[in-house]
Amino acid sequence: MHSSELLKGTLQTILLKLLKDQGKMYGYEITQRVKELSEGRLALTEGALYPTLHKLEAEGFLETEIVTMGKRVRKYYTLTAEGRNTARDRVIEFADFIRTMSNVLQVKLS
Amino acid sequence: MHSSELLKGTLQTILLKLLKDQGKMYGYEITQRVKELSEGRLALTEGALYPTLHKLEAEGFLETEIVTMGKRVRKYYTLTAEGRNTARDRVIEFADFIRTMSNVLQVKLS
DNA sequence: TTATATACATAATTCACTTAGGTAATCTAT
DNA sequence: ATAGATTACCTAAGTGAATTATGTATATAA
Repeated sequence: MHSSELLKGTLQTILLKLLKDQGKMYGYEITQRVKELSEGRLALTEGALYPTLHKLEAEGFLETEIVTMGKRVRKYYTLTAEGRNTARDRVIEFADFIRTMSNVLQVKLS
Repeated sequence: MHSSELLKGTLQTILLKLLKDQGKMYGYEITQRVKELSEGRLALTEGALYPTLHKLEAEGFLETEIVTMGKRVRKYYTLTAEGRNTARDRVIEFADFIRTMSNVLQVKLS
């Protein structure tokens, strides 16, 4: 498991990019997808995930749709047009950051 | 200039790795070196730098030596043996983190 | 039937950082 | 000469994104 200190600041980027690729996801599904893609190395805590989703929605990057399966409730999130642009920008910003860190640490990363 | 949110958690790694490469540095010198290596994209704030240096020293990763040039005072930092090991570990940890993020975001980074 | 997994949520706390402030010596341009 | 920029250290108050802890409820597998 990765030091969560490094993870800080990357959560919004992860959420936006996953939704951009998948189109439509609900919270719990996101936690599972991250676990899968990271091969168990990243675990999103719910206490971070849900408030961040609500914040991205409040900022106009996400839209929600409640889907009821029997008595089970799922809240699906999709990107707005603005959200799609932000997703693209955040991934570019992260890649830039890695390039800079690579220079500062003077190591080849990935 | 990079979003400082992403920088969080990387400060200790930067300091340890710079000291490992340079052998001996003082605080202000570190700020300048980071600015140089990052081509102006990262700026360490003193409010973050000095407390972090003090913390790393308190944890036994750094040793200090006060050097007086006339009336000017410089505080040089060097890595302890433990600090050298930690520097190596932190860089590896960061590289691992980047690999994981690359998988999660499904992009090639750097 | 009990534990595990699914599925949402929020409140209290933590802590690395930013912002803002302070002191003092040295250099540079007018 | 001296004003402003740079060098060089430091700490305290505040911020905010995370963790930790807790709560509710349904569905499923042992």
